[in-house]
Amino acid sequence: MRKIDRLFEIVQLLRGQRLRTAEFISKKLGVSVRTVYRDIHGLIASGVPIEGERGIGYVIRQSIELPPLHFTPLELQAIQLGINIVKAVADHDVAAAAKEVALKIQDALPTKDRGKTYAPIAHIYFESDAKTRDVLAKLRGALDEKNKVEIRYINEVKKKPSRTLRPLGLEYWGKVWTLTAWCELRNDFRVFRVDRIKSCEITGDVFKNETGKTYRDYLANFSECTFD
Amino acid sequence: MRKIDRLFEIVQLLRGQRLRTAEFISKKLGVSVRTVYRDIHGLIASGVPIEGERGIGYVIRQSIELPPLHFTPLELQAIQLGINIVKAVADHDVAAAAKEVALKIQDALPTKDRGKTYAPIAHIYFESDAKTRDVLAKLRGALDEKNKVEIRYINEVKKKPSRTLRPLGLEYWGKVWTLTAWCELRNDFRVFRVDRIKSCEITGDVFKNETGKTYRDYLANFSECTFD
DNA sequence: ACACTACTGACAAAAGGTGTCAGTAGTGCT
DNA sequence: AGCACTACTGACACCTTTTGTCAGTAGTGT
Repeated sequence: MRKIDRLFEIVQLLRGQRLRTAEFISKKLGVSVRTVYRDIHGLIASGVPIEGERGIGYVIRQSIELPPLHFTPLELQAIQLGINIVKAVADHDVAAAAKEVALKIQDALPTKDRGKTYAPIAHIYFESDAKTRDVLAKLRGALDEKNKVEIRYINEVKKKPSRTLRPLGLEYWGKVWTLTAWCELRNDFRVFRVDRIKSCEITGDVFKNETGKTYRDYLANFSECTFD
Repeated sequence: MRKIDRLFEIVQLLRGQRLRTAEFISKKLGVSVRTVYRDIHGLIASGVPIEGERGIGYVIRQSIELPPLHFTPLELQAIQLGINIVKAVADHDVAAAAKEVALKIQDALPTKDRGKTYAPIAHIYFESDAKTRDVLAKLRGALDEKNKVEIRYINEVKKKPSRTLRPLGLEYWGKVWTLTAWCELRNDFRVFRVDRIKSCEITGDVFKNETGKTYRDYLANFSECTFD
């Protein structure tokens, strides 16, 4: 096995699982532990974000380049097109990420292909308003962290009990964003239009995936959903 | 200079310019020509799409991995979101490319993050109709190849002379696609709604960039455009 | 105190990379 | 047809790097 291939393999091994010891890697690749240390040292020197801790093992920080991830020019066009739309549609954080992507791709493109793609996607049509974006950002955060949220719709009667939700997914339907959630009040799935949400509080409660209450379960029974 | 770095450098050199000879590379990197041949052989063995022709030199097929192109998880989410929209909006080829991108990213993602992102973008709202997609694909091809085209709008009087256009750019406005072109009949820029194009023929004529007639020129004087 | 692990240094043996040279074979130009 | 240019291959001696072994240091968690 060539050294170069081995280096790729190490990255691969670290990417797949959470934690790996040098000994594990050495056995997997059929080299000595010392060599693994040397290889990893080299990888780090080349900018691969591997981190080691004594007594623990190695991890690779997520964000690392998806391995040899090739894109054809057409695929890049598709990404750029999508990214341009996303810049206008999504909440602030995702829009910023989209901008980053656009820059990275632009940098990587051979000069002659730059700006050739569907460049100026107008924002007129897509633009979400600022409030919606804020709520979106909040919900996305809650979704990532599995935090329960309490929301209130606009025009909702005040005395109505606020509902506690487990946010499961955000969908973009071209005109509006919707939040799909497990509603603890109704004990069922509910879908909410994000632009109609007046207030949104993160309760701090963390929920776990329970059978029958996950996004996957929702998707499996799509037809039965109820629009709130 | 380590061998690995040299290999990256070779890819970099080939990516930047059109054509490079082994001798050029060898001088640039300070190694013998023989070594360059060996390195390139190794790169090809590792799947890098480099092609050599005797008497000519080396080129790298476009499509090759943008160099160490890192994306953060958030950036990947942005791409996935965009890609999902593109699948519904764009013409067949680009949509297929978008599908490919989605798969590649899915594969590269650590398992725990899969399907967490805004997965099911509904196609209801965006869907372009089949005919528009066909015209789009044709126009995109013509644009890439700098082929002149002749188009007819729907509801256009037959005896009107068909116009010869130099396609310059395609824009997606959220609801409709437009083609920006240099109209040889009017001798000016014109913008056409793709969904209103009845027929579209590629004439076979190839045009060159002329000062005052390029997409860039158009963009510079955006306000003065005329909608046809 | 102990097990586990990351890390470092040194050294000899093994492996692999390198330059030189010599030669073959396509491309495109004159 | 001849020529210049270039990619490509094989062989061989030299040199550089990599590798495994061994021995030791230093953090983490039990």
